[in-house]
Amino acid sequence: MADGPTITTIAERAGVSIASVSRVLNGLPTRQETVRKVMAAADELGYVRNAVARSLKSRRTHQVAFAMADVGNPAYLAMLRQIQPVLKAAGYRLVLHSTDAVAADEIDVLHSLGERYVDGLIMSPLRVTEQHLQMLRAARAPVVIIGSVPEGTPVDNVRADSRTGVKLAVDHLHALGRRRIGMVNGPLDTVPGAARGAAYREALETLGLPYDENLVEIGDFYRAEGARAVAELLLREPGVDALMCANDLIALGALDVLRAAGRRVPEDVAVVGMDDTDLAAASWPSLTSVSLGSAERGKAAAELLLDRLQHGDREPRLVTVPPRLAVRASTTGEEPYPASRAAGRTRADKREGGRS
Amino acid sequence: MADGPTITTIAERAGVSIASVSRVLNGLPTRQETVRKVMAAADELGYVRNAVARSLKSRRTHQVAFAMADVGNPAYLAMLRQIQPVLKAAGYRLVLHSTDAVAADEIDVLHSLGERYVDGLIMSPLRVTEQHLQMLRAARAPVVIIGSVPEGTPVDNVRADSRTGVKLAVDHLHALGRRRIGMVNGPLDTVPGAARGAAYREALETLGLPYDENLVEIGDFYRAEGARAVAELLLREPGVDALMCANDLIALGALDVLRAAGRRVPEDVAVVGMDDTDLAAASWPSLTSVSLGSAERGKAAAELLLDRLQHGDREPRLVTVPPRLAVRASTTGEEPYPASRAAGRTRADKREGGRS
DNA sequence: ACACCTGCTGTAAACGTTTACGGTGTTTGG
DNA sequence: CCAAACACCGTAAACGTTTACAGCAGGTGT
Repeated sequence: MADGPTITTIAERAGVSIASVSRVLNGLPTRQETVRKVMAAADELGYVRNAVARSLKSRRTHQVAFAMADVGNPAYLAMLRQIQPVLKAAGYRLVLHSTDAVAADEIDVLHSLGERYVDGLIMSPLRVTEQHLQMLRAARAPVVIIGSVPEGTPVDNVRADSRTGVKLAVDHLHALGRRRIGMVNGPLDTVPGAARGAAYREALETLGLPYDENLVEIGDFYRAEGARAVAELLLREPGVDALMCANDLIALGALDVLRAAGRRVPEDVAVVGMDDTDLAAASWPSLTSVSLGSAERGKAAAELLLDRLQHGDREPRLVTVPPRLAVRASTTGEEPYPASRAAGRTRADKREGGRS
Repeated sequence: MADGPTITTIAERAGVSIASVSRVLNGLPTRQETVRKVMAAADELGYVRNAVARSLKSRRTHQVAFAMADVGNPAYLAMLRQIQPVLKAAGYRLVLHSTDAVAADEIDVLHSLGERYVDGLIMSPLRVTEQHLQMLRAARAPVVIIGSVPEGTPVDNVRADSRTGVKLAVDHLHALGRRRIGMVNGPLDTVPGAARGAAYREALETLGLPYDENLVEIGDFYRAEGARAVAELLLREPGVDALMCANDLIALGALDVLRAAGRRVPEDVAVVGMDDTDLAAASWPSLTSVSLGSAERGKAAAELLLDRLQHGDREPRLVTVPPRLAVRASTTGEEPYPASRAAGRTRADKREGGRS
């Protein structure tokens, strides 16, 4: 692990100045003979350019950060899967931050933008405080927010439409004849929690169904929390015939509890999840889930950031990704893998998985 | 996005030299009065230290890279989930690389170590060529390899024991009375593919079962490829009563095809996967799977790297993580979520999921 | 009163690049 | 044959830090 060669080493060996070495390495016009000598010296020495020194001078690091609430959540991972290749193709490295949904950590990430070790940031905050907004306005590098941010905040913004998403799900349940539709939500002080709760209420209203507090249970966005919440809901309202869950993990928890309680899914209780993660398609029974386009949102965010890195001062843009309902067995009882599909290999199939 | 303040700006405003500013910011002994002035100036200016300049001088970037074959694979994500917090706690940022299992990309990552934008690297290569080894010997920063690497390679190494893992699974199937145990493997020129294939053969031998080529099908480590492979295997060997799959994705593909073909799992055909990913516990029916300790391996790798970053020249270490069989419905037919567990919230439960 | 130490601070060099500028040596045109 | 134009190259400054070293003021011991 001896100290590697620098352009100075090369310059000496090739008998030219460091300026010439730099020019050759950057492909600037230079005499053939010089190019040859420099290249030869660089090859012999096994030279690799020092990215740190280069960044200091050029004020570009070719790194971009992605801050997610939790590396463990499949919805964020779906974003990551799209963001990574887009950035890689453009020559950027990806720095990962996991904020564990702690506001202080998110602020910290925003603050660390000032350290200039990245050229830009994609962030998906769970809660958006006044301090967040303040730091966003003062940010020293381009930021793209995945999630909702107030009108006028000077950042690119990619949103899901969970309002329509919840409506799709509730309408679906209603169409199946369900009338006692419960909701299992995450904390109401989170952006998604608040939006999904309000959307549920609204969807019921549109259908002319009464809003019943007893049918709503608040927990957290985890599987075990979902299970706990559903257990309580069942105790309080045994008549519930459908559950709208605020994400897939909660829904999986719901399935656990319903099975343990001897309730059949979907005959007795239909269940809908949200985010349409890998887990939904793989679960038992397979889970009907509202896709909020995690993958598309990730891709859009990466593209917005790249665009902004290239054309600096552009109007901030807002991209909204439409939701889609993935209907599976937990509401209809029908298994979604017919023989024809299972045996054939499609592009979409391939994207579902990976190597090991 | 105006140019931020530097220590020079602070020095001017505080009426001291840049050296003093640096000393104060780094907590080196300084007169109280000076400390006060510098801190005040830094606060007023909203100073944030430039990480790039700092790295250039100190030759430390406080970044570590993790190169995985594919961001889409849950087994690697399980590693990522462990690596991230360990590094974060030690003050390191994580740079992600996805090599798409292309050897050239892996070499590229190794090469780019010379750019010195990271202090170390954790890598999990699918194939290990002579060129890999050569670059590992010449690496300009500490490397930890997750996967097998020849004796004597000067890097820390974390291994799974897939040999024992496969044996656990085959023994389990044998104990359940299965005698026509097939194997669906990935490419034999990959490290895991080769190891798992050999282990399968060996396990059969130990049990006194004949090795039958017709019971083995090679595909790739994807769900759709697994489905295709199993479809062919079923056609050729309708009598197969168990399938040992080289990873969970293949096993999920197997479940798809078996269901479509009207074979009951596990009554007609028992299925075992490998890696014990989230998908295994969530699948339908839930999947018995050999855990190769992805999480533990990730954690061990991160810890080895940190240790190496602190005590530079240490003997290379080898950590082997033992396998474990997670028995679920795809072999025994018994559902693994009793009511008592589903309703309670444990630390382990919480780790399974995340926020959304 | 002098040498000496102590505590603090400033000057300057260094990390490895990129790049503006000016200085060569050669070519071109009159 | 000389001036101007040109192609190429080297010198040096800059990016924002850290840190070795020297200098300076004030206090201590003799």
